[in-house]
Amino acid sequence: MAHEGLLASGNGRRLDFWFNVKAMPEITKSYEPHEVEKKWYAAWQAARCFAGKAEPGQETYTIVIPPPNVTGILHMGHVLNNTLQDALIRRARLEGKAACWIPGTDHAGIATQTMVEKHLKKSEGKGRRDLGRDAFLERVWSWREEKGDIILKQLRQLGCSCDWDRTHFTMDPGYSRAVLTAFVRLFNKGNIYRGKRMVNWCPVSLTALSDEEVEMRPTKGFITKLKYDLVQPEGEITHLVVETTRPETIPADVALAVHPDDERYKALVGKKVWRPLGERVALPIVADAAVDPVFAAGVLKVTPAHDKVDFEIGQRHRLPVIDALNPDGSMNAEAGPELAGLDRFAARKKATELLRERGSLLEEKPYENNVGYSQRAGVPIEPRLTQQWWLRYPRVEEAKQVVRDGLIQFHPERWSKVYLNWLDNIQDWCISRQLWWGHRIPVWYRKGIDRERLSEADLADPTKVHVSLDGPADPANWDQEEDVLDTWASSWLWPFATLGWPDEREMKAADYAAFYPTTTLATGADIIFFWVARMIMAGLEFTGSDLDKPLEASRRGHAKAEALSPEELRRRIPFRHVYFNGIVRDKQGRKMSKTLGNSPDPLDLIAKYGADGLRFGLLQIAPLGQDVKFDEDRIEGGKNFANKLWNACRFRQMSGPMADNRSLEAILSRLKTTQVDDDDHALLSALLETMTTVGRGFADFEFAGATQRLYGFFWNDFCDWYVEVAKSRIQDPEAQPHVLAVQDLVIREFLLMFAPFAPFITEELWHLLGYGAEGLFLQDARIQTAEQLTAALTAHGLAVDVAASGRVEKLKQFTSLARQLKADQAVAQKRDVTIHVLASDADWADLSAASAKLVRLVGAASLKRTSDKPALPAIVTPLGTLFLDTGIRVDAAAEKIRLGKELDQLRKHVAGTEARLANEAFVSKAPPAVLEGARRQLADQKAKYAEIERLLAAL
RNA sequence: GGACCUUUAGCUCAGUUGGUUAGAGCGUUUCCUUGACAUGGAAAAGGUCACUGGUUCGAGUCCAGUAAGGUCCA
Repeated sequence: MAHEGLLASGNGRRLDFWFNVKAMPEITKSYEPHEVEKKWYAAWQAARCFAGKAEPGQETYTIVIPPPNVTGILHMGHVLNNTLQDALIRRARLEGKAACWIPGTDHAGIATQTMVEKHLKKSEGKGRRDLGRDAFLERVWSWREEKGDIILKQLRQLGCSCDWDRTHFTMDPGYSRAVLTAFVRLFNKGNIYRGKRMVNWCPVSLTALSDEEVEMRPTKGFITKLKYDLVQPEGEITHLVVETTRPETIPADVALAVHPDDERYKALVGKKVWRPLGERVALPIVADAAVDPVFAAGVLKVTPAHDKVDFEIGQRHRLPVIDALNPDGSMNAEAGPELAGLDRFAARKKATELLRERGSLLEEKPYENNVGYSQRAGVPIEPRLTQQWWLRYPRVEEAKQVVRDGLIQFHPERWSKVYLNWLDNIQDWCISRQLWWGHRIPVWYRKGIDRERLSEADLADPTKVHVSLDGPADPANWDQEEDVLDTWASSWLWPFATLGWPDEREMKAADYAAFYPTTTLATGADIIFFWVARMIMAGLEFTGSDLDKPLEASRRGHAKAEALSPEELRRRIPFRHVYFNGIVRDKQGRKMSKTLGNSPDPLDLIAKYGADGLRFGLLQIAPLGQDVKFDEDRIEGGKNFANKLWNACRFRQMSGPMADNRSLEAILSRLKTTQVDDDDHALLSALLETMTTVGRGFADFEFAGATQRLYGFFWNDFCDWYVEVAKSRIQDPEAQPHVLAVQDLVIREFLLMFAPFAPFITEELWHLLGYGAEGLFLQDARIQTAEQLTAALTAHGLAVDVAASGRVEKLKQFTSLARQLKADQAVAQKRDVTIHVLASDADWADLSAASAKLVRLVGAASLKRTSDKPALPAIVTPLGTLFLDTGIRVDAAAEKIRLGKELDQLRKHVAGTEARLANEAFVSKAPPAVLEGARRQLADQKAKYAEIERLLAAL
């Protein structure tokens, strides 16, 4: 190509792509999205349109993407979430802000490891342990290399304008360093500790889980009622009755517990019972307030190794702990020879049988209770006593404060209550995972040390435990911790780690100073605890003036955090707004899921309806904070709207010569004040109102309102009315340039408003209609506020007359009623009818002025004034009584029925309004404007009533 | 058990601070291929705004309660 090479433009963009898009044929008959989408996305990228770059002093708008799982593929939830973000970021660009949307992916520890393991099993029949840690991790990395970018590529197809040069991955070297830095800092501050505690154990993934990863589900099972015989009968009492849903854990029982105030059992506390299963051992009866005396018989079997409450009771009474389960959920030797080796569910059945055989079982009945499931693996978790790393959350109070005080705003606001409630009841976070894929915890143990017995003092002793980013200088003497960190313990740093934190040079390169705090976070409320709350705490902990402090500020100690000033809080919050988008559900209201197969593939939808159609259609049905019931018809509606826009622009192109559209100023100077009519005023009023509504929609995150207004304005106000009435004006050589200028203005402003929702078609039309000077994109234009446009119009001598809308509205009604009458007379398609109007001078003046438009719109040969009541089908309009001459004899009987019906309806309305006005209380208390309105309404109704009566009489 | 959300036309949803005869899209019925668009145009039918009570001159809108469905926490 002759034009190869770099052509500098004002902002230094590559322009060599331009020659491919410049010479366009005339607009085609229908909009074909695919080529357009491909072309413009490539052009935007070549020109680096999405680069987040802030000029000094420029207002910024930053969004960090909720990083999808690196193994993920695009689903409808992503489409909604990312379309919202793209709309926000594109709007910000049009408002002249330095917009920066940072993309990336999450390594998603459990999900990814499980996926690769499954794949390995299937293709090679091997488990991860067959390969060993290093070899397995290599496999995961190569999986990531191969598939990790799929979802990001899919986002491009959707039109997302992320700054791809800023793409991050939570396992990238820089990001990993951030994660480890956070760990080391919190460790040094004393927020991180190691402890043997009850955790939620997933027997499938073989790792601990945080409380948030456990989902409570009502589960149907059985409850077994059984007896524990007293070692020495106490009077008539020979045994205690216990009910349990987990008989397989009886061999791990170490006591029975009763409530201390329970009179039934007071005498028994301190006595012993025989364990009915497993080794025959005498178990003590203890009194503990944690026992619910109302549940069953008020006796609890205490199994410290397999229940959190039981564990605590055991601690209080210094009871031993017997663990009868293997990590994978099967029973071990402690369970006794009958149960050992069985899976926990098989063991449960077997245990019941054994109890029955031995006469200990009193009853077995169906029972439903809440069971904790591993969110990821979908199996019941086991409470399990293990050594784990725990985090005492930092900055909890400040995290509440910033939301309570509105420094961070939630949309919809009600989620702040959920957030605050969680923070009020916050529990320490189990951050270690027994996985391989993740950030390995930067802790090294001196070789030979007994890890099970490390005390808090040992953790602070650098000769025993080493904690640092780079590890000990003498690695041969140390063993690194095997566990990795919870995935969320890396993604909670996302808003600032993606801006280079904690590396000063990286931060400078990423322009942290300009882009942090970020502006808006768009996400689902389902991860409010997992992610949103934790990001807020992390931001408050790690950013702001703490950036200046050296990393290894102190050796481990319990440093008391100083209070943060309001300015400091403002510097540290990770975002100012959190927009919670709804969940996309299917038509029946079910969550979309792979297993149900009710989730359409977004790429199929893009192929069918175009990216713009998908985006616009989806946002139209996504009200603030409400779940979205997906309806493919709406997406089709989005496509149809794109086609409507396309054709309106096509018609503009066909209507007359294109003039200078390259700037707002150029278009405004083509308006002719002498040619401005009511339709212009009404259209411009509607445009200004739309600009206000759309602007407010963005500010309030009310996208459904904005998209609906755009739809209504363009389709109804512009296409159905203005373009139609303008068809006659365009024939007039005097008026034509003006009318086309109005259209050019409205289309321009519409494209700017619509572009954030439908970036592709708007860009294409922007160029086809010559709005962009060569080398510039739509995003290089600045969107106007309604006030700015009003001022600009006024400066060109066009003061928009809002009252014109009322006059146009009457003409619309006249037209509609005329069509209605024609349809009623079965001559809807005839265009040679004559319309006679009995009208006042004023009304006739309006009608005759619009005569050319009206006959065209109605489909009539002519519009004439009459002074009597011809015996013709008639209808009362706001501009007089309209008579339709079809040239056919009038069916007087049918007319009488038709008018009679209308009269009946009208009579009801008149009666209603009269009753209202007859109400003394209404007249005395209603505001004058309302009263006046009611009076005028009554007068209109009565006049119309009288007119119809006269028409009837004339028949 | 606690908190929150939803309930408006056959379907999916709007309805701003209470104020004329409650709107849109899809679907349905009828008519129209008149040179932007049949992915379109015109017209029509279709709603006791979940229920009960209250506040008010006036309630889809505010308050209380009930019912159904849903979500989160325990």
